[in-house]
Amino acid sequence: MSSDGDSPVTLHDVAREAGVSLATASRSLNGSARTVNEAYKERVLAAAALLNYTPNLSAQATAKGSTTTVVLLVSDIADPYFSSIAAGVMRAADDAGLVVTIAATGRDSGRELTLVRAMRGQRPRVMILAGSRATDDPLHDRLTAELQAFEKTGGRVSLISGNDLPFATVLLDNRAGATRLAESLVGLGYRRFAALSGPRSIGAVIDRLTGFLDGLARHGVILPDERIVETDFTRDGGYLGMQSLIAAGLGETELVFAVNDVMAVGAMSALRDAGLVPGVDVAIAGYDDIQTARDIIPALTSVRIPLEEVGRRALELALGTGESEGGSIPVPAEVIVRASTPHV
Amino acid sequence: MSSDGDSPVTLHDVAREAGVSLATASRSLNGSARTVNEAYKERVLAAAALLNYTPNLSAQATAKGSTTTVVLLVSDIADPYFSSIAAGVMRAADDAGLVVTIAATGRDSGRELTLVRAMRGQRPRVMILAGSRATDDPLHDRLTAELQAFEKTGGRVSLISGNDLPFATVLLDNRAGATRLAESLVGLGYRRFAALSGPRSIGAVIDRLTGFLDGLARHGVILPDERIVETDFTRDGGYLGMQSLIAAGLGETELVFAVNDVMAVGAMSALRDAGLVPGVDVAIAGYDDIQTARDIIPALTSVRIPLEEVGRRALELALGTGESEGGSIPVPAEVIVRASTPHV
DNA sequence: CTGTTAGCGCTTTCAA
DNA sequence: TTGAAAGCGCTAACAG
Repeated sequence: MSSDGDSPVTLHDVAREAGVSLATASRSLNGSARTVNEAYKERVLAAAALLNYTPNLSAQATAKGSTTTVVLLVSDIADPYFSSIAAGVMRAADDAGLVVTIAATGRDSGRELTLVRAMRGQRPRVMILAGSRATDDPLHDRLTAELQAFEKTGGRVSLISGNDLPFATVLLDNRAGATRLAESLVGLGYRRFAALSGPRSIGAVIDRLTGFLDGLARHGVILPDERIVETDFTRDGGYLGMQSLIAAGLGETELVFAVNDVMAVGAMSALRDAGLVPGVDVAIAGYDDIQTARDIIPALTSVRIPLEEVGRRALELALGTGESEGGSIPVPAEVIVRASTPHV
Repeated sequence: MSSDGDSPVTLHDVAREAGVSLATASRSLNGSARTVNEAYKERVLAAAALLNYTPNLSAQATAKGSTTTVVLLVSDIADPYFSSIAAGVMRAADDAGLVVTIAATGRDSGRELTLVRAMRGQRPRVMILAGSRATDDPLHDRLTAELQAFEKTGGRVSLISGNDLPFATVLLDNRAGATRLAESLVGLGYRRFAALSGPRSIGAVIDRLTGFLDGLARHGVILPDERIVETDFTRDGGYLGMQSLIAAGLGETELVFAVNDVMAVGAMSALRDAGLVPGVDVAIAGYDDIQTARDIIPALTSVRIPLEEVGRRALELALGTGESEGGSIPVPAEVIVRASTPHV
């Protein structure tokens, strides 16, 4: 452990090795406005390579007053919805020479607020919040204030969800998507529905649910409130929700709409565990079109959101790259009918 | 945009507001060794709250010479294997008051090396590399050197995979796990196998493959080389690999072992698309036991790795927390037999 | 084009 | 205990 105490190579070391001033070394290694004599520059580069120098990003940040960091807040990175978005953000960040810090809120708005504050300490260039929240959340105003303060000091914020907060957002039109899904299902002949809802405090849940009800209503179909089970917005939530639906008696129910795919997947498992066959005894539809929707049997009818693209756009929107008009950019939702909702 | 130019509140502002010196403000806000008069401390805290102060982490880092950052390198964050590991790392980091920066290598060792270098600039406390690599990779030595240089300057490295590099590692015993899987399958009555392999340059692939062959060999079962298809280590790789297996003629093949679950999932889809029923016409087994393995039909026989725990341990190992002896900690692999490999 | 010299925001000696 | 002052590694005026 005696070799443990070395300190990293500094720019100063490089300058000394190259026999130039600190300033020249700095200018040679970064794309400074000032140009540097080729011979010097090469010597600096050689010295840097020799010493295996890596610029201290923190020091650069304090000196420049700006970082190269993007903060991404997700509910849960293990959820395929968020990990796909994260992949898109990371790819775009990479293209822009930025580095991504990710933290998980666990869908807790208190934690989300805490994280936003903590992450502000990084003075990131951009802060992206994925996952919608409740407009009536008691912390709503404080979160807004925090984010506004961040913007006031030069940071950029972008959201992925409904436009529940006054910031640039990649707008997922959950409501319209769900409406179209409902209409497609009615078109397939379905009339008797039930729904597996997540917590109503989540904006996306409300939008998908009301959108779905709207779509049914347009065709005179009613989904009574007691056929809507509110449960966790997760795979296990879907499983448990379906169990309670089964326990209460599926009755005439022809199709169960789960407000997201992971819930739908859980619901299918619950059906099977109860001896029922999804797509045969009861049809299932979800939302998001995660990869698994295509791989399970029966393949899941869903509404496609181009998740990775959404992530990329969220960063571009914040950066002002891409064709963003500055406000919010809508992302189309596409209904994909698969075997889980056969024609009746 | 005129309100855009404000600069963040600094410690200096807080000190002035509280009417104390910079030093006192600093000491009040952080757990400094020196103690501070209660009255002063309160005034500082109040001022900080009033001004909504957040310490500049970069500045803190340059001053202290150490950060609060953990870097995690994964192949692909959208892959459930890695996103689950990431979830574990993030949780553990949160507990330790650390922040996680994630980057994706895309399984490209050149990119991995570049990223390690770039990330070194952050002077992270810990660098975690998930996903194994080839021992014979031409960049192997340079990666090792880079990582060693990082450790020499006080950073900690931990790996998740086989122990292909001389650093602390959370050791996934892929070989033993695959051997046990093979033996279980032979125990179920299977004799004629084929395999879907990822690129042999990936350590985990080799280990799983050779382990599997070993397990078969112990029972006198041979898996001829021409029944091993090398393809991408992804869902689509599995799909294509299975297609070529089908094209070449499945013949007597009773069971196809895919070296990871996402490949197995792709393989199942390929089977179905070819009019065959997985688990009936051909049995399938995978490795990793991702969530989807439990949700697909037939449920996938696999080898369980406690991914989230693995992520948590990787950080603890690097931090010296937990019961790590310092070297590497083995994580048990558990064979889970499910419907995709019925008794024959 | 180069080097000197102030900073950046924060921590941490060092005297008082 | 407190404050003044000297850094941390780097950048960006500012003279030369």
